[in-house]
Amino acid sequence: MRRHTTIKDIAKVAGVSHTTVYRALNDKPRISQSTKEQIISIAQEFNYQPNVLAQSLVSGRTKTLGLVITTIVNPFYPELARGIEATARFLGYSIILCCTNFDISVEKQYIDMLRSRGVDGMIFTSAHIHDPNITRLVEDNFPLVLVNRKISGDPGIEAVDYVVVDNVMGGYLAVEHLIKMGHQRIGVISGPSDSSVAADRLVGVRNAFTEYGLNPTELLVLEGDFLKPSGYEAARKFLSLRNPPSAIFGINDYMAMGALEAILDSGLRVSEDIALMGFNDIEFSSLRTIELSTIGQKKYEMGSIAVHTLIERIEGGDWDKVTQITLEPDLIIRRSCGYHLRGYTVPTRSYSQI
Amino acid sequence: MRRHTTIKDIAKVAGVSHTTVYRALNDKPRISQSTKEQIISIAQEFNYQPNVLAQSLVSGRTKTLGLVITTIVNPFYPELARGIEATARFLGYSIILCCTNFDISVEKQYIDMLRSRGVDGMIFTSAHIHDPNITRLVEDNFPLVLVNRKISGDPGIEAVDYVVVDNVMGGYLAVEHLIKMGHQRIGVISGPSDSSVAADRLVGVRNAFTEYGLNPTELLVLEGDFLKPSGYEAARKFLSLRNPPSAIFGINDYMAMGALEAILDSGLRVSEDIALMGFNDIEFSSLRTIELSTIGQKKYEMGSIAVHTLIERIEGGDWDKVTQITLEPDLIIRRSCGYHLRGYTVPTRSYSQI
DNA sequence: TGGATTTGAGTTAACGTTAACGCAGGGATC
DNA sequence: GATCCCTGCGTTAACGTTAACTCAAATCCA
Repeated sequence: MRRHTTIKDIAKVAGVSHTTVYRALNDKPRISQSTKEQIISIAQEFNYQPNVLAQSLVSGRTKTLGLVITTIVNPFYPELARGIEATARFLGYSIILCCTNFDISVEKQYIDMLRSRGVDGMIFTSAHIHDPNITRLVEDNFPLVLVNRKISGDPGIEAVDYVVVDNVMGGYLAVEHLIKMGHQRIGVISGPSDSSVAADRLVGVRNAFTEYGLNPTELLVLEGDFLKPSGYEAARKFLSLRNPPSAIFGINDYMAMGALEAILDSGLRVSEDIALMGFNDIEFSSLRTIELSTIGQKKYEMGSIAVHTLIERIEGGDWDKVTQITLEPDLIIRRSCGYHLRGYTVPTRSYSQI
Repeated sequence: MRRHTTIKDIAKVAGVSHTTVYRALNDKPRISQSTKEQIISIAQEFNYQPNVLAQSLVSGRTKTLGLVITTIVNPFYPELARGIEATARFLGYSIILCCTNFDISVEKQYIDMLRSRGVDGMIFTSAHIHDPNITRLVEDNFPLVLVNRKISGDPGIEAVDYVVVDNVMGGYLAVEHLIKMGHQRIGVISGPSDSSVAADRLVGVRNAFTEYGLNPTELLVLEGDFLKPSGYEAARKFLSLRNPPSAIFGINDYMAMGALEAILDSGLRVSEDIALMGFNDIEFSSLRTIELSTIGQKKYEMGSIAVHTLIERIEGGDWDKVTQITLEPDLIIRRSCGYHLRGYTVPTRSYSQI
């Protein structure tokens, strides 16, 4: 089954050479209108579809991109992937999905696979700052774009394309809001120490503390892994302190959800007893029963820009052009930080805006 | 950049023919141990990776599968995709992600693309019962597996492999629970009429009504589209009736989340004023602030089984073997249906089980 | 009307891998 | 010592498309 009809099959039927068929089907010159029409009608009859593999072998291009993420269960990624997938499709590219599960050897395995398959470029999302796999790709001048992460340390690595949100500003905005809501002792659930996202957001956190003249010892930091259970664990630890923080900032919403669970499990109320802040504005943060204050970023656009950037590098030919884009984060105020308790009404959004 | 070293490059360096290199690198006989070792060491030095495109052109196999879903933002799909992606990787296959956005012409476009790329098989998830695109694939004997959907109507279509949860039973269990909680007037937020998932779940709903001797006119059904906003809209309509239902069954959790919003927006309390039931047990349904009763299904396993089934068909050679697997759903009781209000304690699960 | 150009094809090779086949030399067999 | 087979390679073609090159016939222009 399923042996596709080829250009040569059509050639045989039409009684011409395969090159003539090629010319007919690809609008090339040097063919008469009549044979062209005849060949096209035969091709339609046989429902001819060109074999992309063979095309790729000749052209050296596969019109395929690798999307390397940690795990699709972190709701941030599906929202990002939407923009990536839709834009890639629009531009005629396919996406191969690769989930590393935070395992750098799986990442290596995936990169080898993607290179073997001849993908034209790769999209990497947040993980380690120093990533030998990526360093290697950069050395080889392989087209790639980083989304929501930066890397550093290795020579030449500064010239890598990326699209990020301003995480420093995001961290700053988040904690500034907490401070304005009256919190001076803040527990931060951060990410792994080798994550650029976590590092940047923490810098913003510290900036806010400094700027508002607060005591740095009132800043508590625990490391999570960006997943919900680690948010739960960290919040549990914060709450079991003799002097627990009055606010918790989960460096992403997913961990903040875990923290939310922990807070409720401890018999406390969010916003009345303890403020909670997240980062990313995943869809569920806006639910009425959650109302998590957070830092919003344009995930769909981020994905879309990343794909445009990557394809520009692949097709554009301008080898030296470096595209590094930093988007602005938004402070999104919901009830979890007690804004409404202070007599203000939380700016509600209509459902259609969600 | 990035012109891979080929078998011929290595042959030139080693001073042998490319066939000899091939034999060395693929553990073929008819080669001496010494030349073999020499060639392998050269290959390692040059970091040789075989060109999968060329291999595929010869073998007719790409070790690639297409995953066709409606939209990755419905949280059901990431949870399913996890199992698919992990299993595919384990078995040496790659996944091309295709989101149709419920548009059958986009689906067609994607199918053509996948066939052009020579994918070895496709995985389709829930959409229409009658899908000409799929009928066509079945006619062509193209390896495919349906996840969480059935199709019918067209000859030969009964022999398609699928993996589903028993949606009839799931619908039954959901409504049976509502009935046991004392609800006799139930609003169902269903899916599009051409969705097999929605149809089956509705059958289960009706079965439960009949079996418990309830009046069918007390069963209200509105059509949603499986997405959250449509759940909101439908619930709004239910609540604005002169005689609103005392329970709402969202045929998937995502729409139930929308219904939850609508209920709260109407100033009502879930479980005290109106019961709410979902289907799928997406991760967020278990959050303490949501506690949505729902029908659970093993999504990861479903994805994993689907991939195994598909690859068995591709590689197994047993062309006539039809694999149709129906998994059992679980009733998951949480607070949204008022179980706890009746003096029972809701069976809580420890955090690690979530 | 004869030479130059254009038109409408066909032939051939290339992309990188796989695989069928060929072939010389050497050891075993009778 | 002739036959046979095995070992260790090389040669060649194939997968389906693209593209450079060739070439005869038709057309054009002076």
